[in-house]
Amino acid sequence: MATIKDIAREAKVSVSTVSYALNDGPRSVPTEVKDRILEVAAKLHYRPNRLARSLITRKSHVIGIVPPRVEMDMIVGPYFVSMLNGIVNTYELLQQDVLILTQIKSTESREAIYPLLDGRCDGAIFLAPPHDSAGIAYLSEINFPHVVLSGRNSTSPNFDIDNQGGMQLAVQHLAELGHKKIGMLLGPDNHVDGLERNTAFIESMNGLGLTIKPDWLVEGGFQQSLGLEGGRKILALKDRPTAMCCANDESAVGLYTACKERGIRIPEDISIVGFDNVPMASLVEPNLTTVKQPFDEMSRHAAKSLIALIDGCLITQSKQFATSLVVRSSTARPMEDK
Amino acid sequence: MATIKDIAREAKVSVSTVSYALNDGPRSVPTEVKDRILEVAAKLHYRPNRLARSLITRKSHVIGIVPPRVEMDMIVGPYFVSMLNGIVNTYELLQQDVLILTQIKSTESREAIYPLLDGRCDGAIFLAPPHDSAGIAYLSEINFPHVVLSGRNSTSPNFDIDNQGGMQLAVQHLAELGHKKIGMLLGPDNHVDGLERNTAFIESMNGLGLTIKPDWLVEGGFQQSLGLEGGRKILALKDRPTAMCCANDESAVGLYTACKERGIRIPEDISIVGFDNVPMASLVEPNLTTVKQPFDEMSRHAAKSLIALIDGCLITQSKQFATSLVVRSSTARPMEDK
DNA sequence: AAAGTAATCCGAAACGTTTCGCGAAACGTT
DNA sequence: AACGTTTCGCGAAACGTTTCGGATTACTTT
Repeated sequence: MATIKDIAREAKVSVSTVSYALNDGPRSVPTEVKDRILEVAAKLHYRPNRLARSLITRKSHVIGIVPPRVEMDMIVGPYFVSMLNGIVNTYELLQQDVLILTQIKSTESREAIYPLLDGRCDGAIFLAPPHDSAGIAYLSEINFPHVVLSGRNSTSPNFDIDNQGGMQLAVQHLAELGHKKIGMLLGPDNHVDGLERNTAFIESMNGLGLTIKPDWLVEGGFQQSLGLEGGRKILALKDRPTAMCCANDESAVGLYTACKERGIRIPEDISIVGFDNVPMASLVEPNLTTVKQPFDEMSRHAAKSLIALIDGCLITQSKQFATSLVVRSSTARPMEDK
Repeated sequence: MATIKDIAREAKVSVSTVSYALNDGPRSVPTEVKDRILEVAAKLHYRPNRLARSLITRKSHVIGIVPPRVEMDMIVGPYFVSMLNGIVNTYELLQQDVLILTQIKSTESREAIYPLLDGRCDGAIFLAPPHDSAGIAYLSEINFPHVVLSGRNSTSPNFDIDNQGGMQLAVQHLAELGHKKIGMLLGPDNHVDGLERNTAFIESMNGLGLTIKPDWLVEGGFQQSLGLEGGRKILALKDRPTAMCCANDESAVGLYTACKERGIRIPEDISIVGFDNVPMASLVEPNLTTVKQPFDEMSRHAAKSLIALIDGCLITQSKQFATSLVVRSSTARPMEDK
């Protein structure tokens, strides 16, 4: 690999002059000699070494992504992908590369997030980290630019959806259809989105004067397998709910499978509403009615905000995004009404 | 950020001694002073600067990923995701981070792949690049470690599936069910996988003595929208095929939509077989019969091979992976037979 | 006691850049 | 002609590491 020194020698100028010529600044160099330098650079297939450059400028133009985890296991599921899509496409335009930090297995301690602090990236996006992680708080302390997507960290900019409002839309929709016996596949309590959806369900039910039967609240997690398990439990009951809310679309699809196993028809025998509106929601049969999370808007907003933070704009505000209900074919009036 | 110098000062030793202590080599340092150094390092929350280290060791422990593109547009679709999953999970174990090179918009020229050569990554994986790209050939020339996933570049290690064999499985399956009138949603000719599937279809049909009707071969691309378009054309014909092969699952799903528009039942009125077996194949209704591509095996193999290449093992061989047919509910005997 | 070997640790060079300070030359202005 | 101002270009320091050569000390061995 040719270096700037090789160019200097070949073009018979000093190293500094080459640098100025190549970067168009910060000092000027006469067009004649600049052209010569550029010519030599092209001839030698010169590529500036970004490591050396970053070392001195303290800018890498790389953004770190800390992927979501469930008990140490990295998740590259539909949620991650939907977010990554917006992030990557935004950074394509903003001329940043994206580093997936596979080596960060937790956000709970300072040490765990150390790989972020070795100069390789200018900032980081955390995807669905646990609530108020010590590692993330540390970043705020030392002023390392970062944002949190789908999570809450009191000291950092957070971008998340209005889970409360979203769940209310779901319950209201079912209530309006005439459902009174409504249950829920609960999300994980250790995750903000899961927790908020769970409590919002209860609040919404109470708000509408509907009674909650404890049997109808079962663990559903955020994964298909857990949704299937939870679904089996619910459907095995003698007194079944006529409608179910799910913590997310994946667990809803698990519930679909449980229904198929038992020959229970959706939506005739049971109405189901999901949460997130990942691509599979519109592929499963019947198409899943679900609460839409604006993945694209959120991820792009987060990506841009992080750049603003890096560029020194300190007033990056947390923001909550509105949800909306996408009514498809998995919800209908309950049988009794017909 | 504390540097190695700060530690040296605080621990009253030289910079070199600190380095040896921190890295456990290449020279030894007595346990007593080593412990003191480690203690100071911990107290100062020291993090080695990877840029400086990489600059001198010429190793970054970062692997670059060049995402697939269609006419300059980056694609973060199901194919990319399935591959990324295997890559990322492999590198989590092999202690490498993954850099998504959003700035590489083409592989056709030397200049286009320059961002790869600036010291930030030790090697690169190309995802579904165009056939025999000049940029990739250049990498072989200068001995930059890289592998090609789902593509053919004569000078580089390629990892791809046996499209020929896969398509033969599909056609044979349909023939065995009794179909004689078989068409195809063609893939893009400028991509190896597309091209090979197209020609394999024709060869397989010929091999089985089935006649091909030119009307039944229409452009379907690799995207849902193109599959829908192509599907509409086919279904509008007076003399329709009883079965269709598709260049991939996404275009097959597009064809599903076209069938729904016309009230044509799958598989009663038309059998459909896809290619790839992406997650959505088992979600759509009816579940899609498709040729399975071993995404996980391939991506893991490619990821590991690249590391071998980087570590100086020069005999990394190209490999072709076997496909298999996953029979689901989108194929059945043709009507006339019943 | 002398000589040889091993253990310690320091200083300095190197990696490939950017950028500052400063001198020399060129130019315009009175 | 003397002065100030700009342009041009070089050398050197800096970024934070790794690693080599060599100097000093300590330990064996005869």
